[in-house]
Amino acid sequence: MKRLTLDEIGHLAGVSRATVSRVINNYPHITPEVRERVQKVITQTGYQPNVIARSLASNRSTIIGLVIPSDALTIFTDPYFPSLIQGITQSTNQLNLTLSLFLFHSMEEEIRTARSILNTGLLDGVIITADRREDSFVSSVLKHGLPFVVIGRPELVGDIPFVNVDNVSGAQLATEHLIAHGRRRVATIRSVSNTAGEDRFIGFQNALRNHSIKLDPRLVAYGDFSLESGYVAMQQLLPAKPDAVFIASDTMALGAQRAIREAGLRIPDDVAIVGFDDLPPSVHAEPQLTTVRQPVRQMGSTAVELLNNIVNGIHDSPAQIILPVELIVRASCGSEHTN
Amino acid sequence: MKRLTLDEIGHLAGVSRATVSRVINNYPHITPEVRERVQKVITQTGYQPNVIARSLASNRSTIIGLVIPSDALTIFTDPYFPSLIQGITQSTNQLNLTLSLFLFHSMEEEIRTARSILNTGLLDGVIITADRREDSFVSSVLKHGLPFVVIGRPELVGDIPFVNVDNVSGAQLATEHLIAHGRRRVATIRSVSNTAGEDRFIGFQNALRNHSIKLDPRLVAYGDFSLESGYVAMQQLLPAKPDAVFIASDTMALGAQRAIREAGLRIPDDVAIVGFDDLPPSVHAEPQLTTVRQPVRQMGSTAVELLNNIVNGIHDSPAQIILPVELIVRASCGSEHTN
DNA sequence: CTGAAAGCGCTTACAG
DNA sequence: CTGAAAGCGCTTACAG
Repeated sequence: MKRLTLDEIGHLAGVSRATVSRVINNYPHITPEVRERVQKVITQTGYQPNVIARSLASNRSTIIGLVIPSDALTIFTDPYFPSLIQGITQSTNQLNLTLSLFLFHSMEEEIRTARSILNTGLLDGVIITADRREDSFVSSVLKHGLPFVVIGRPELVGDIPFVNVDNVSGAQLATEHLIAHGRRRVATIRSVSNTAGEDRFIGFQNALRNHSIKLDPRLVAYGDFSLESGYVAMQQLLPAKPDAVFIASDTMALGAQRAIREAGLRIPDDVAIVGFDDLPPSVHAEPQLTTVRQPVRQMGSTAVELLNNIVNGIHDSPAQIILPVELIVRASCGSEHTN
Repeated sequence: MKRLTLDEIGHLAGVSRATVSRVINNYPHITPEVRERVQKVITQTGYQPNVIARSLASNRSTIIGLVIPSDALTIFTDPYFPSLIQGITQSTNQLNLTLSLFLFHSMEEEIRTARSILNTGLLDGVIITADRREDSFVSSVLKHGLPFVVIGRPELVGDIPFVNVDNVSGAQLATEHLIAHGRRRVATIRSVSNTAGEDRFIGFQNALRNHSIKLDPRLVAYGDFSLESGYVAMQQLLPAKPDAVFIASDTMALGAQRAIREAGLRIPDDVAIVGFDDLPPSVHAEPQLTTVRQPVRQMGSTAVELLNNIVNGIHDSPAQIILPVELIVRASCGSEHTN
């Protein structure tokens, strides 16, 4: 079936296509009678404007991109991304924006596609996630001038618009929870693969310092946010006999739990642990994971709203948003005392 | 910075914009010398055509949609979707297509957006996933004429193009594996929420029939693919004393494992289990899960290729593709015998 | 308040 | 083989 055009709607309503366009775009100064007549034809015919023609004429596509750099491909199966996408689509649906997803499988692909994202004019703006240090995508978008928002704290300084969670406070809260339960040999599994990992390590250190606990370097191990890396890191920590571990992500905590169990130790009796994220799997861990809840969906929806404001030239909202986190106490540390 | 246009490239190369367009689109009959001259200007300037203008003129956007109906929202955090998206983007990146993601949070939103997907002309085609019975999205797309491919077996009959896995054979394989290990009270946790669930139940029944095992109705429980539902279903099965369970998804199997453990039974000694999916969590289950591997990424990439062929009017490939599955033997049933 | 007209940046018959 | 011109379906100054 042939799609209707503005002209045809105009004919049917006895007005010009300009008037129909104005009715559709809620231009204020239109005679009520005319508006009604046009509206009726639109409803009857089910007419919807061709968004591509509209984009070309208005220089606005109402399409925004979600960019996930290639080094995040391996962690893309984490439940973090589906949650984030749920938050993002919640806002895009509400604002009538279309979301395009850019997921790269290699650095070469990323570079090639970055060029075309920036130069073909399809997008009104992009959300860049999976914050990593010295993000080349951020710097090229910045140079180009395309509106964007980063999810997470960008490595680059300056007034880059971003939406982040309070990783420092969260990690500090988690670590102090361990200390409050009488633990003194508090270890950590940290990550240096992004700024979130860095900030969480800072919070961990803050807590120790507040309680005058000196950090034994043997109580620090590294992971890359994968379950396997948590498993290995925990095995490295065990000889140093920690009685508690703050782990920078729930997925790594799942791996750590297994290492602890395999060593014949009990959680939390021998080793108490606290994770970070509070994604679905943390409830299904055994024992259930005490963790820091970060509002992932809210990060997604907030990022869209912020980007939309930037695209529309509205800057009343702060361009750098840090969302609060919350300690969720479960069996892996402290639920017997607090529940 | 102002973006260049075809006209400007033409000026720089001393040809008309029509010629530049032909060079870019690999029109064959161009004097090599001219082609080279134009090519050089394009390279030097880094020119890339405005995709929106191109879409309007050519009536092709090179954008395809991935539609995930609202009743799949709750299972969207399953690792199934990230894997599928990885497969899809693998092909879209390779074919230079842009992927738009449509995820709905309510039926109302779904209906509203479906209309605009179909009527605004943005997409060249859609991939519809999360097969559910009587998919209203499929029927409206079908009526409208927009090219589409379903992932999974659609409920509607007819020659609807789809990419599916061999659920029947997979379930049969899994169940026969249980039987081959001497189990006779073989239960199942099935699901009726989509055709995959139905087909897997058929495979389960086939296996029993092949071995002349009568199905005790108390050995059938229902789930909805969530971990919780697997947990509850397993609790319902336990009084009937199964010595084996075929579970229609790994996520439900994780829940079932917990129920079995909590009942003080051992896996596989008391109850052997086999799941379906082989997504990452199945390796991290305790014990590791014997399961049926479905090539999720391949489904995604195949769906894109099929859709691309349909959009381009190429029909040499079969429009209905069923990918093979594979039994992966681990500790939850049989690895001691086969490894 | 409304219409005629120009223009967004491409593609593609139509001539030559 | 190449160019001039029409056209894709909208938006939006500019007049009136």
